Formats: sequence, C-alpha cells, structure tokens
Amino acid sequence: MCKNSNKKPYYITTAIAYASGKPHIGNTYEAVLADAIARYKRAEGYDVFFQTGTDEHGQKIEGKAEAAGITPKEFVDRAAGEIKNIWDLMNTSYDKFIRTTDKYHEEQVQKIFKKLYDQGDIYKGYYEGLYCTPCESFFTESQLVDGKCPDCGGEVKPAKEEAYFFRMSKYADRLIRHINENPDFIQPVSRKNEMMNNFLLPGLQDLCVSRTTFQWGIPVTFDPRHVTYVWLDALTNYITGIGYDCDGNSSSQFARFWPADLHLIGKDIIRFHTIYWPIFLMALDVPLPKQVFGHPWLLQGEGKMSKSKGNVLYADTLVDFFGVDAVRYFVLHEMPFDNDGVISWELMVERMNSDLANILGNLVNRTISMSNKYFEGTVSDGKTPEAVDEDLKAVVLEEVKNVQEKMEKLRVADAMTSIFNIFRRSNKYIDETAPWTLAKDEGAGKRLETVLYNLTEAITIGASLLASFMPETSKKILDQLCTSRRELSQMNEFGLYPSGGKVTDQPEILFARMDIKEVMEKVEAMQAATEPASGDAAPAAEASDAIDIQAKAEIEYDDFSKLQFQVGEIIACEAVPKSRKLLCSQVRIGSQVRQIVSGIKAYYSPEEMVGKKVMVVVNLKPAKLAGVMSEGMLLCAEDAEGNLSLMVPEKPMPAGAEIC
RNA sequence: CGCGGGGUGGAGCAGUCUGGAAGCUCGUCGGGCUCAUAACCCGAAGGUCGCAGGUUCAAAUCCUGCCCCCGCAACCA
Repeated sequence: MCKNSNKKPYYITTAIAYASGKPHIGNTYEAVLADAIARYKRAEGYDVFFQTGTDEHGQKIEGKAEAAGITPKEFVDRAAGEIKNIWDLMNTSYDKFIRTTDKYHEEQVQKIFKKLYDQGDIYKGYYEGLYCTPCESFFTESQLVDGKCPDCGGEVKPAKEEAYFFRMSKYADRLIRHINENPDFIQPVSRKNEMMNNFLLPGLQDLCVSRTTFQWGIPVTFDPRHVTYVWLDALTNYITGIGYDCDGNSSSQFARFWPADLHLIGKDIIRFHTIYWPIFLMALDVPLPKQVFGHPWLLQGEGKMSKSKGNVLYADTLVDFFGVDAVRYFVLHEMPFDNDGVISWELMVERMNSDLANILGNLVNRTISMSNKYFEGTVSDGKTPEAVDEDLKAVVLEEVKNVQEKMEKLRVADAMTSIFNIFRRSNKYIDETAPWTLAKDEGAGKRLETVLYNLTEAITIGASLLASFMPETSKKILDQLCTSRRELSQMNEFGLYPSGGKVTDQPEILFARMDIKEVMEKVEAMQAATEPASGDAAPAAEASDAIDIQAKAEIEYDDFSKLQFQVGEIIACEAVPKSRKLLCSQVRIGSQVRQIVSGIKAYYSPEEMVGKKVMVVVNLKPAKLAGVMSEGMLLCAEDAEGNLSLMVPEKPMPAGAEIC
C-alpha cells in the first residue's frame, strides 16, 4: 500500500533526552551515532524509521521550572526546542521526535497503567520507612545504602506512603530465558553478564511506578493523586511513538516497525532497557526489541578539561569552530566500541588537519586540479591499465566490504576508518603514478587519463560511502566530481564513473587546516567570557560571580533558632584512612574539642586546615562517616562546579563565639 | 574482600574471547615528489605489552598473586 512496502523495515531509536537543560556533546553523540546507522540502513535498502525525542516529566523538571519561575510545560517546551535544534543542527535524519508530553503518549501511558493494574501486574503498596525529606523522595531497600539517602546522603525517616508497584519477579524467569536464548539481545556482550549477575540472578525487586510527591507527570486515571513514575512513562515512548494502542487498535505503522531492531542507549541505562522494558512488554504481550546496544561515553579528556572547570563542550560551540560534518566525524571516529572515548580540542584539531584536510580534502582538491590542468576537467577512462592500478582497485573494493562488515556489527568508528583507507590509498596511488610526469610525456596521454579516471572513481566510491556519516561533505565531493551518490549495491565493481564526465573547474576547499595555537587562544577567550552564562539571555559579565540554586521552602524563625552555629578553631587535622573525600579535624569550640569529619579533601590539605577559624554547626546529631565519628559540620560555600570554600569570620573571633 | 573499566614505543588506541614473528593514527628524525590545503609518498628511531610467579614447544593473549589509574557507589553532618 505504500511505496516502501517491498522494503524491509528497520526501526531504530535513541534514548529520549531528559529535558532539563542543554544537551552536551556526549548526549549529542548518541543522536549522531543513531543517525549514521539509520542513514546506512537506508542505503542498504531498508525502510528505516528513526525515532528520538525528549523525556519531559519528573520532579527535577518541576523543581527547575519553579526555580525559573515558569510552568513545567513552558520549561520543557523551551528545553525540548533546544534539544531538537541541536539534533537538527547536527543534521540527524530522525523520522519522529517524540515528547513524553505529547497527548497520544500520555493517553497510552494511562491506558497501559490501567491495563497492567487490571491484570494484576501493578499493585498498590506502601513504602515502609526510608523517606528523605530534603529530597522529597522515597527509596527502596535496595537503593539505600547504610540506611542513608543515596542522593543527598541524608538521614531517611521511617514513613509510609501509598505507591503503585510493578511485579517484576513474575517475569524474571522468562526474561532470563530470553536473554540466554538471544545472545545478541544485549550489546556489547560484556554488559549481559553484568545484568545477569547483578540484577536478574539475585532476584528482582518490584519497581515503583507511581509517585505522590510531585505533580509533574502523567496522572494515574483511577487514582489521580498519583503520577506515573519515570520508566513506565519514558520507555513506552518506543511503542507509543509509532502508534501502539493498548486497546488493540495499533496503527499499521506499529505493525510494520515493531519490534524495534535497535535501541541505542547509553551504558548507564542498560538495566532499564534490558530488564524493566522487556518485562513491561511481556506484561503487555508485545514482542521484545531485537537488540539493545549500550554505547560507551564520550568523555572530555585533556586532563585540564573537567567539569570542575566548567568547560563543558556543547555541540553548537564545536560546530561554530569546525562545522557540522567535522564534529560528526570527531564523535563517530573517536568513539571506540566498548571503552569510553575521549575528545579534546587538541584531538579535534589534529583530526581536522590530518584526516579531513590533508587526507580527504587535499586528495579531492589535487585530483580535480589535475583533471582541469591536463584535460580541461574531463575525466575519461583511457583504458591503459598498469599493474599498480590493481592494488588500488583491490583496496577500494576490499574496504567497501569492510565497511559493510563493520556496520553489520555496529562498529561505526571502524567503518569510518575503512573509508579513509580508500582515501589514503588514493593519495599513495598519485605518488606511484606521478601524473605530472606522465603529463610531460607526449605519448602517455591515455595512461594519464586512466590514472585520473581511477582516482575519480575511487573518490566517488569513498565519498558515497561517506554519505551516512558526513552527508554534507559527501554531497559536496560528489557535486564537485559532477556525479551522484553510488548505491551500495553498485559497489562491488570498480569503474562505473561515466567516462567523459566533467568535474568542476573551481574545486572548493572542503576542510581548511587549523592552527592549534589559534584555536586554543579562541577557546580560552570564549571560556573566560561565557563560562558561567548558561545559554540564557543573562549578560555574561554580570553573571560570572553569581549563581542561582533551587529554592527551599520558607521556614519559621523557630526553625532557624533550633540551629546552633559557633566559631571553631581547627587544632589538628588528618585524612580519614581509606576514604577519598574525607578529612577528620579536631575542632576547639569554647572549652571543648570536637571531632568533625568533612568531605573537603579535594579542596584542602590537612596541613592548611590547622589553625583556621571556621563556621560549625554544633548541635547536629553525631554520625559515623567511613566508620569515624563526626560531631558536627563545617560549613562551606559551594559554587556551580562543586568547589568548596570554608566559611571563616571576617574579623578575628575567639573559638566558641556564637554565630547568629 | 563494594561494582565496573583500564595499565601495549612521546600521545591516543587496536590486538586479549579463538596463545604462534608487536599493529594503527598522530608526533619526532631522514629522504622523495611538486598535482595539491607547507598538503602527498617512502624510510628510520623509539616498546621489559603495569609487576611477580605459573601452564606451554610457544604467552600482550590462559592461570595465580600483587601494584597503580579512572568511573560509580560507600562514606560529601
């Protein structure tokens, strides 16, 4: 019924991005990776459906919106717009951008919730204990460690609150069987054992699927005090986005594309995609996705480049420096298969110069220049082969096959390396054949034609392969060669470039070389100027020494007066053994000395602590940290990057002076 | 004994599952070439494959123990 009905379907998704802020280059990586795979599958002849989008509910968004003084909906509209813009900027060819605030999605989530409840998979239960007041969050037994809140480390109080739970254990055996019988289900395989050993085999805990502690979520229809809690809302996007209907009236699109061929996700959420998601689907009696690939992270290396310096990389910044396709090249090429990849300015400039400008750009440029210089731009097959040609052809055809093999295994970085081997080999071919020498030989005209023809053909194939990864560059090259993209199915043969074709007489520089020193100067200038301004309209200069934090609820004076602060003098200090963050100080407060443990090792050495007069909360209930008793708390100021600074009195004060 | 990932020439990595001459990219040095974006091509130097044992005819690769680094978590009172 549709034009694609004779093609095989291929459904690929990214994780939906949490709409709480601007995505950094690591998030962007996933979208670009999915795009490269999607484009490649299309080239292979699949009818591809590529879905991405945003996850827009939850307490964190509710809180951020409140802090910003806007409604959650306004907040996510803005955030989703920003994310979508970046995906568009990166030229990702998604077919659908789903938002979890889309009406059809919300409706289906409500129906799914009801259905699972009706069939007994979801039941109403209670949290027993374990409520963290500052975080306004409950935690299950397994999430807690040492009876403490895993988010803030605070004391959790026994409490009891209604919530709905999903009976995970009911489906565990079926899932274990499925994973064992489908070794490709979880990729890379190393993750499979992790899931099995850590979660499935020890026994699954039931999963909380509703909350009453915040409102910004999809209400539970039959119990409106509850909103659907994250995973049942977020994961279902993969089916609601293509028209799943819980009542059995799913769209033809759903029938065609489900089960998904590939869920592409970050390695941190593998558990949710390989355990909870399949179990939800089993409960709904819907087939499981064919494969879940947990890709590694793209890190900002360079040592100095850390989040504590606030120099997070954003896609649009990088695009300003290098252009879209270069950034696509960096993220796809620097990402290995199962280890984290590292990206840094130096590395990007190196790639830009070495791979893109020298090997690829210059190859295209010199080839076209020679065609113009020797044959007025006409490329004809002189049909005068020599032995050296064979190796060029062999390498080209071999790498075509390699690309196909690598992509089959989702080895995108390796596939790109194979493509560039074609360009490397072509450069070498120019040296071997020395066209400029042939040009001086009257009788070698046909041979010269052949050489340039072979080069043009090799570049045509390489550029065509490149289309999935660097679409604009691919098109630019093919345009300059005045040809069109070669189909994958036509790539088992060398010599299909139409003889007599004419290349452009004005070759354009594809990638300009960059100077690392100049780039670093610009980067530093940019960081100095814009580091604290986070995308919004706030004037950078003013914003640089002010930050906003999330507001807490107003308190009564009585609440305040319960706290007692005093000046303490640190008379001794040492690192807490076997701890990474903690220092243990002996603090003199008036006539007594207290032992206080603080997580400030990264910012203060024990030596420099001694002698400081600091601000102490003295009536905090003593607690053990790393096995060491702590009888109070040293107060610090903390900036946006988490750097700490002890609070000290502005004028000399005796140890024990009350702070009020 | 918290979980996991790593330690391979100056830098970044592949190779480890399925033992069998240590490979790639960049950088350095030397040479070639001049069509081209000071690009391209060739050659060289440079490695006890974290350490110590073990298995084997043979170990980066398998086994045992240890050291170090990085995430996360525990410990940011």
